[in-house]
Amino acid sequence: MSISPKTALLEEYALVARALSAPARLSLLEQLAQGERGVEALAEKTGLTIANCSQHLQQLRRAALVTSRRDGKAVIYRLTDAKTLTLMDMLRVVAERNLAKVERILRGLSGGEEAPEPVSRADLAARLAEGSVTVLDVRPADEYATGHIPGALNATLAELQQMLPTLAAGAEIVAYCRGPYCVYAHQAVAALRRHGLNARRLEGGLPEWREEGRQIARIG
Amino acid sequence: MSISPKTALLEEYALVARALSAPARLSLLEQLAQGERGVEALAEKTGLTIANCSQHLQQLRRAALVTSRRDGKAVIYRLTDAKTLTLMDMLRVVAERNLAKVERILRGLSGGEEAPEPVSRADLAARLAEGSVTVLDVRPADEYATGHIPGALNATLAELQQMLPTLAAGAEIVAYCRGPYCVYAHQAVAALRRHGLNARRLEGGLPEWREEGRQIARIG
DNA sequence: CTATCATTCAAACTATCGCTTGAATGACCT
DNA sequence: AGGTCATTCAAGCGATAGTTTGAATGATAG
Repeated sequence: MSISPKTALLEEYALVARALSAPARLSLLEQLAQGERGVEALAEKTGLTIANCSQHLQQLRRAALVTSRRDGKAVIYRLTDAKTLTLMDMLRVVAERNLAKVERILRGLSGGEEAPEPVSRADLAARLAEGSVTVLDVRPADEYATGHIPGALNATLAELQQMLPTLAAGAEIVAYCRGPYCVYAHQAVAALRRHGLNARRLEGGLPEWREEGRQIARIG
Repeated sequence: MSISPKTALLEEYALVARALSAPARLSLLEQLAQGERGVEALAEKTGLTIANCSQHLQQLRRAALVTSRRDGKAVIYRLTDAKTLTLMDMLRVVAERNLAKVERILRGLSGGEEAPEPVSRADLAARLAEGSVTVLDVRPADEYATGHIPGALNATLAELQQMLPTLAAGAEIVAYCRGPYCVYAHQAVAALRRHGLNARRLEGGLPEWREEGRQIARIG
């Protein structure tokens, strides 16, 4: 007794949605958007145990959202398709539009104040070309090292506090982090604005920037 | 003990994904994309029992993908936001790209033959203006009655067989149905092409057409 | 060939899902 | 008010998900 093609299709689509239906897996995908990673690195970044991380990765693989290859003893995972980022971003857009709770959390991140509109990537590229902007990469140093927007300063939220006095009051600052799911840039912008600085968030994060074929700088 | 804002956000996004993770709910959303509906109508269209349908609708409501209002004794559901259609379409795109099984099912629908590229909605609009195309609405008559592309003929797959002789061999035919998840248009195009007719699918379906602000015809 | 190390598997537990059945709610109609 | 009808709730079932623990796999290094 075979099921109808229609149901079969819906089941496949549902399979992909199910893969996105656990916070742990969204977190893994966000990490993988930065670049390929081994299981151990992913487990550490996401705070999962190794075994649990491995199982989540295998669910992502069942939905074909990630693929893996062996490198020595390690298994390296990566996103199958960059379109997955678009899908995850749509997920965020729909959640933000519909769920009041998301609005509330985001407002909390900005310290209750109204956050300014984010800067588009095209805008930032233009301003970078004229050198009229300071770019801030608010990710951990190891992720910065793997690749960042050319000219960007790196500072975690903690380091940012010490850095505040060195930032000119008038200059425009644009902060970015891992991508639309990442809260670092929100928090950094809130901190900077509390100190009277002219800071805004970049729309998206490094994966989106890279995906558009824009320039990336590396350390070493 | 409060969880981090980051985890809180991911949980909200995961909640939306979970809402999309059951075939029954995808089917309900596809129906609701056609227009608002009561519980009974939705249950019948999707083949669910009333109670089961009601429960799925409440899960969709928890994720804020649908809202409801009372109309007499009936409760009418509708999509909260048209962006949900984009999200569902991205789900399909990612599934089609990554899952070989989806490819196989779609190929099966086309009778194993290569299906031609779908016609874009802008293209169809242009051809409609010059009258150089026959448009076929392959949905049940009641959905056609609620709204369809101006000038479109209505025929279910069964009725299509009888209609074949009346279609000119040279004319271009464009078939559409409920949207990207709907298989009727695929099947109709396959049937028409087996009879040597020049048929293609419209990209998307009526909801997408309506969403772009294009003209809709109604019966009565 | 053996030891080592990263990853995966297996088993166990609790929690939740999807579906069914039958009762409860709540608004309309006479 | 009482009856009627659409919808929702509640309870129960088997199946599956998420997590932890500990053992098994499989490739590399000596």
